[in-house]
Amino acid sequence: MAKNFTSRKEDYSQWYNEIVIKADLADYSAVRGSMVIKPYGYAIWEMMQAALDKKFKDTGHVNAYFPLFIPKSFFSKEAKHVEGFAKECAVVTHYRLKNDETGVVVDPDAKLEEELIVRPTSETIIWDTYKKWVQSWRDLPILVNQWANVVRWEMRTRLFLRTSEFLWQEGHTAHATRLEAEEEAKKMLGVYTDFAENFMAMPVLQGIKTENERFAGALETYCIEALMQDGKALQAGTSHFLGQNFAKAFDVKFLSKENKLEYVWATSWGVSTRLMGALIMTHSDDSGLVLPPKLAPFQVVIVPIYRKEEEKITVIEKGKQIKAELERVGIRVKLDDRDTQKPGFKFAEWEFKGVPLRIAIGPRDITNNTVELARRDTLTKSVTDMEGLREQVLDLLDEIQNNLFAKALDFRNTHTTVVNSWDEFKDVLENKGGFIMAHWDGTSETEEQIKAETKATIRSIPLDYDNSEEGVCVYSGKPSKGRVVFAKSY
RNA sequence: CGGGGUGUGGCGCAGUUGGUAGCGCACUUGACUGGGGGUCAAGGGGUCGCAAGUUCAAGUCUUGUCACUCCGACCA
Repeated sequence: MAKNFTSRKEDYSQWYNEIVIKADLADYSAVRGSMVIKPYGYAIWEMMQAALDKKFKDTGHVNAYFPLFIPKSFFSKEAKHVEGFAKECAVVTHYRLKNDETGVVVDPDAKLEEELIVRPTSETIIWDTYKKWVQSWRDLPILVNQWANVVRWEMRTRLFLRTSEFLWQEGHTAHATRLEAEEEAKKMLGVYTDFAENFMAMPVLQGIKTENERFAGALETYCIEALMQDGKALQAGTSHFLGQNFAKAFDVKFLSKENKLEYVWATSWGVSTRLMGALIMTHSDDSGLVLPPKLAPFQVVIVPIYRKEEEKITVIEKGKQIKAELERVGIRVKLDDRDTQKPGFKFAEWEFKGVPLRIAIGPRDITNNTVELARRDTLTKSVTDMEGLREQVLDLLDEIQNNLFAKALDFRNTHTTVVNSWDEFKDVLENKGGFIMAHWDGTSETEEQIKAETKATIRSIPLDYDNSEEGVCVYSGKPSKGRVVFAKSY
């Protein structure tokens, strides 16, 4: 058990914060609501980026980069969009400082003609650009992704889950037809789902947002929702079908094959460093971080154990051999040959940092031609023969990946409850948490009242929404065409 | 923006009715150690968030101010 570490049961929020800080993922910075992502945390983000980026490219997308600053006037072009983001924008008003008696001050003479908004998302600047790129149906589709930082001036921030500045990717696509855009939005939701489940080992529920929860400016918001260990839902990714809203706002038209002038159809989709929070809260335990092998910067850590100098030489030599052998098949290995820390310390440290597999080698192992293998997910150890180690490691990494997913899926299944009455709804929400499948009358009023009374929101209307099962709304008693997913959320 | 909490060596904290700052971890050096966060010894490091005020004397009292954090409202 980790020293000086709060358990999930004691205080889930504190447990989360401590993991982030003590596992060296990130730290608070001098700037309110902004964090420093430390090398180990950034390495995990880079693993995520690499996997996602490959998926984007495999589905025909290319990367580009658009400006951080957006002219203020751009925001007023799409009414819903400005409404959604106006309250959380950082605004640049001046471009110069100067010295006076009190020190450095903003130079009042350096006021910008038009204020610049630090992007909270890039639809506006990108659609202003697409106007120049699109004339003909032959210019479509545009399938562009951007890796960037964005700023949303949130009231309350939490490491990774909600910071004022965060890293993300935002895909912005332009299409000739409605159908093609809708399919793109769904396709990218599929990409996110695949990534969440097969890389993060995090089961997600695919769905559609209700009007209340929809992205500002979208006709339809598709989302994946994950369930955290404290029973709260976390929106892990969104993909928006934007219709022609932005094309109309920025006047992006093209001549179709039929020689007709038409507005372009759009999508946008994104996931952020929030996924780091999701990853932590899905798998980690009271001994610290637990990483799925596919995203672990180090999949295997080798800890040499020795007393005398001769032992050190043989043991580290063996460690290097094993490392090289594992790396030959693409396994990411760290040989922790630091002479400044004791083995016990290293065990504890790597365990806390979530490395999936640990190999310990000491003089005993050299004699017996064995190693000690320890699994992070089950915290079990076994002594195993050096022969066939590589295959065993490969198998174990797979097994750990699968086991983490299975565990998370099992948790979600046991924390998904079908409820049929209002009392039951409140009881489950209060005492059990998790996803609640309940009938809803389809109105925003009901949704808002439920939120006001219980803090639960409709996470999504499931994509596999079963509209054959009719019933009555759990709150209003009015007719309902199917069950939707309620939960308290991050 | 409302409500709570906290600001004292790098980190976590203590500091009584005001009397000039201490503990644990970390750090440095050395020895012994080394299969789950070692032991012993000797060291280094703080104008107590900031600013005024009361006082012979302020970490401590008063006023103001700033920052961070937690719980809400808002959001990915």
